[in-house]
Amino acid sequence: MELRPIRKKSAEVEAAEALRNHVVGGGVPPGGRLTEMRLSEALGLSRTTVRTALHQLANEGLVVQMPYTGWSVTSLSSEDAWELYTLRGSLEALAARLLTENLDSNKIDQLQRALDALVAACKKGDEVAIVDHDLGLHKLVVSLSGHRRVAEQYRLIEQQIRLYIIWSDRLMPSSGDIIDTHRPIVEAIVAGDTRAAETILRDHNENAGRVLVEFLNNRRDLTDWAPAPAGLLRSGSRSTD
Amino acid sequence: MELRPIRKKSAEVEAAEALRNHVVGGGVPPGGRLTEMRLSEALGLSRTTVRTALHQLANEGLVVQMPYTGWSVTSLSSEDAWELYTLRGSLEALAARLLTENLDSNKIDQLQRALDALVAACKKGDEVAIVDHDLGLHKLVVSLSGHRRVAEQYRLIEQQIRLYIIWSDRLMPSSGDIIDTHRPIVEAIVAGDTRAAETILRDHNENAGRVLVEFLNNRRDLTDWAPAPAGLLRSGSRSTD
DNA sequence: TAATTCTCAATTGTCGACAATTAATTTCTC
DNA sequence: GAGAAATTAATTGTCGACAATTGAGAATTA
Repeated sequence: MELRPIRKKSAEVEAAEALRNHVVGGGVPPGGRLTEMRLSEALGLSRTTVRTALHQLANEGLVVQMPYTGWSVTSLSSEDAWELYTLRGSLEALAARLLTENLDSNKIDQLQRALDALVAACKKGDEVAIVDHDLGLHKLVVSLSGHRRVAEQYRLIEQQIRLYIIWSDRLMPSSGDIIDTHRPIVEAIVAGDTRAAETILRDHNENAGRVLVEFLNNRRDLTDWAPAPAGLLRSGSRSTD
Repeated sequence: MELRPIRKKSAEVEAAEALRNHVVGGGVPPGGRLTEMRLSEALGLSRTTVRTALHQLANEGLVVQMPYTGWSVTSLSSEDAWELYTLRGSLEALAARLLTENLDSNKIDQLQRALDALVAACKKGDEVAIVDHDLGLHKLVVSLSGHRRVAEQYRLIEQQIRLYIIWSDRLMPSSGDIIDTHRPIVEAIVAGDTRAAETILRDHNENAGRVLVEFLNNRRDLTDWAPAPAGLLRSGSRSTD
């Protein structure tokens, strides 16, 4: 058993992590309001510390600040969804290119295992596991590329995408489709086909984005939380009490 | 005369702007140390406010924090340069694609004017103006794409790139080269040739990145500020006094 | 009653003080 | 004199308090 260094995390970063999980985990609906005082009571920290954490989340695009008024969870429009998915596609394409140019057997193994796990989850029909392994495969490509800045950017985008996923009922295609769209990704990469890997990843993401945009546009009049175009807030989020 | 709304900026964002300018403007060398106390005295603000601003800069990648020890200006390695330029190329390629798919005469005009300004600066040999208009053309492509997230990402990357430029003596190619490498960009975009625009912008950036990486690797032993691999700090930056 | 002004409770913006931690310096021991 | 231990100076981490600002509701006026 190996000992790893213990580094006590500062209250600031712990608060940021807790708030991040609270928000992307669906503890507050998009547009829901957050007040520094209530959060500091709930977390048992000073308001200054919570405030720093909120600023952090604001930089990550998860909350927005209204001066002297409060913080609210980001309300994402369908245009935001489009931006998110085009950007994600571009980052993944870059990562895939770097990865194919720098491949080794260990990385190939990891990709294969990730794909197998996704296939298994699809065959089993476990929807939670499917989403997990779907995102997992994409994240693996990014992380294996070894490009730290792309990985960091990707992390932020992924969290914003989660804001949708939690609050929109399942809009996934059939599990067969999922396998069919992901297997070519791994195949192109392990084959070293840079051009194909780039193209597939970009198109894959833009298609997913198109589906989501359409879904959001159709539901706009049904959901009560969705667009909030002017960034208005909605009270009633007492989940921190 | 029309009245425009007055919005008083909070001290936090003003501090962030001042610090950002100080850092990217070369007021502190990479690796140079910053202390909250001295900055708060220099700016006439409380340490808490300055601290918030420093956190903001840290999120932008301009400074790094060492717990209970201090803040220092990011020291960029040659690997950082490579990451910066590959990422930038990818973002610009995306922006160029979106732009060609959504062109109008007004945008074409702006592109032409930007290119003309760059050419004029090159012919005049004014190096400051060249850098300005070079960056300006690239930024224009991004901003005309209408993709807010790409624009924001691009802003951050550009600031980090400035950290190099300020502290490395001119490593620009001849002004003739600059014209030759930029004219095709505008030509491809206004011709609506999506594929070419993407390719040119990506390669253009990756070449610039390669040049910079090589430059940094060669100078590594000469410069006294450059790599600081373990993130060590250097005192003696009394520029805030 | 409709429109305007005033008031006030709620919330963020800013600050200075104290605690925790680090890194250098000094002291101590051999 | 050299190395380890204790001390100390410098700096960040955290906190509670006060000031500034906002938005909604009450009071006012025509």
